[in-house]
Amino acid sequence: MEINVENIRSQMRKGVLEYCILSILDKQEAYASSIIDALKGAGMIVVEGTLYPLLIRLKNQGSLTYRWEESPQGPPRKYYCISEDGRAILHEMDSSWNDLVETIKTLKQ
Amino acid sequence: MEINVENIRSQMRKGVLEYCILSILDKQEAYASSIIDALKGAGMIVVEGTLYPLLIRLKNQGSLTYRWEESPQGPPRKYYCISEDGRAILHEMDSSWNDLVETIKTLKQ
DNA sequence: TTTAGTACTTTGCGATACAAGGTACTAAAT
DNA sequence: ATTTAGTACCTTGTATCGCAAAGTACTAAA
Repeated sequence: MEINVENIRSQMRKGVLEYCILSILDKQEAYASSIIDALKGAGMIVVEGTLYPLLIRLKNQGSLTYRWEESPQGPPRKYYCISEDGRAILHEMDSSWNDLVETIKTLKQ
Repeated sequence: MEINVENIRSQMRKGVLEYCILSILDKQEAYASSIIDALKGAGMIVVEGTLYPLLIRLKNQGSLTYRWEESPQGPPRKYYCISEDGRAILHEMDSSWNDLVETIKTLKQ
């Protein structure tokens, strides 16, 4: 069995991607492509097939709302915006993430 | 939809648990119950039904070896030990984890 | 009319964590 | 001798997640 770095990273992303999306939308509303750009800018490659279902999931959970807006070029864009429920979940995720970072720091000592 | 903290943490654990196990076994060999104790001591609750299949997976990948040892009390224990391949994967995981922590740090700025 | 670019969506798959239940060995209590 | 409690290992089924691949639809330029 060979080392598969991409799979390692992909698995680590699980459960953290939602956290990333909510963190991005906590600062300003955005549509899918701009979210992907923001993630890429922070060093995380995410594809559409991952992001769209995730946004729909978060919307169905009530963590996000959205509105359509005409694009200056191309089809209309779906701008997502974090809700109050979403902010509450984001705070829980902040705790969970910080705890996880501490846990691993402890294990590496 | 209510906030489910345990699910958030469970999802974040995905892909990180292997990393935790290899990190523990990088320091010294251990058997399942002692690994669970080490994780608990660092603040991470993991159940047997999660750990055993994971150990078998890592062994089949060649990341771990094991040996049986008599217990002073109760049935024999299966002591796991990290292999050279396991150490190589662990180093990849170190990089992946550090990158992920940096990515999220960037996103939260 | 065609082509390129942008944006949103869906389907099927592989991988993971977990709940729940089961097997087996040892030692102490009845 | 049998039962009970404790320890340790294992398996099955389920829900969830990230991703590859393919598709739909709108706009503008060639």
